[in-house]
Amino acid sequence: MSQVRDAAEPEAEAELGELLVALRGKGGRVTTARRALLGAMLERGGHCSAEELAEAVSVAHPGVRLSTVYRNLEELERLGVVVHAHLGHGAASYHLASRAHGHLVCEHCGVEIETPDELFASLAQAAAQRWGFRVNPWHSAVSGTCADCLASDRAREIRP
Amino acid sequence: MSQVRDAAEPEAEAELGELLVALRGKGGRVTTARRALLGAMLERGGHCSAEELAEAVSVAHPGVRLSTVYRNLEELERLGVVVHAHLGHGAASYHLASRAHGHLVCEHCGVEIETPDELFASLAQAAAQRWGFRVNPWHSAVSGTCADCLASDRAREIRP
DNA sequence: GTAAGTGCAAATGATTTGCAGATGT
DNA sequence: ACATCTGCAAATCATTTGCACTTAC
Repeated sequence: MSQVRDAAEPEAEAELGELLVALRGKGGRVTTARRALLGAMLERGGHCSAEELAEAVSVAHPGVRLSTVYRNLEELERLGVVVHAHLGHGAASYHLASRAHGHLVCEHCGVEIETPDELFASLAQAAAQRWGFRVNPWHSAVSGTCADCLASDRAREIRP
Repeated sequence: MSQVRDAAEPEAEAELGELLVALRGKGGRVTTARRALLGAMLERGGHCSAEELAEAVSVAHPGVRLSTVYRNLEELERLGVVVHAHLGHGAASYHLASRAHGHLVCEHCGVEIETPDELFASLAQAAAQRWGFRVNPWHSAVSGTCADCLASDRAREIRP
């Protein structure tokens, strides 16, 4: 067994390698902070805020600033490696681009449901036909009320 | 001609009356700030940020604070009179509940397209069937790329 | 060596909150 | 009169920016 590094699983280690190659290939530099950030994203598999990622990175690399995480996420997004989504009211949620997906988010309890892109197919087609608009299914979650909240009293507060 | 008040158009004046009656009926108090706020919303017909509304209100009623506008918008929303939507990255957009509608927003240039609710019909039906989730078409805009940006270079920066 | 990346602190923008005084019913 | 609203100032939360120093290449 080789020395334990940032990513423990061999699969993730391989994918991390690919991402770093892609990063370098586009002119980006491979730094400690970036390696750790991508490692953390691979480990957690998405749905992380910048703050959560900064914390995860800090475990092995204390002193990595939140601002650095934001700058790196921005850069990785520009390179097409990372994607961010706006779910409820809080902070943005970051994902690896290869694992991007849509969301339904309950306005009342905040529960998040991951959706296949097919859910948006007919909306995307209609938007393209009527306005020439290409829908991005994962950038903004679709709001609404989840089954639990519909069943409970909460739903009645909003629409009788 | 009667004295000029907050709302000049007779139609809006009538609708304002209805809204104030509804407000009082639910136990809310009719204050200067609220009358002016609803008047401003009627005049502008939606797509206003809290700050824009505060400015509009300030014309006739200087000294109305932004925090008061936020508190009143929150209360009016609780009463079902007003609704807010998250369009791009900026401030929330407030609308009268009676005029709520969905939006497509371009990630690149920020242009906003108002959509009929039918656009969401098939998505809403699928979400209801698979997850028992009731979609709210107007609370979050659907992200994507508008026709102009698709035609220009900008689109190529994002997805080749 | 040089441009790109980072730490740090401070600014930003949107929204919220605490509290004492003013106002609607 | 009494609870509700409001003014005001300050706090909060997510994110961004300026600048001097460090590091990857």
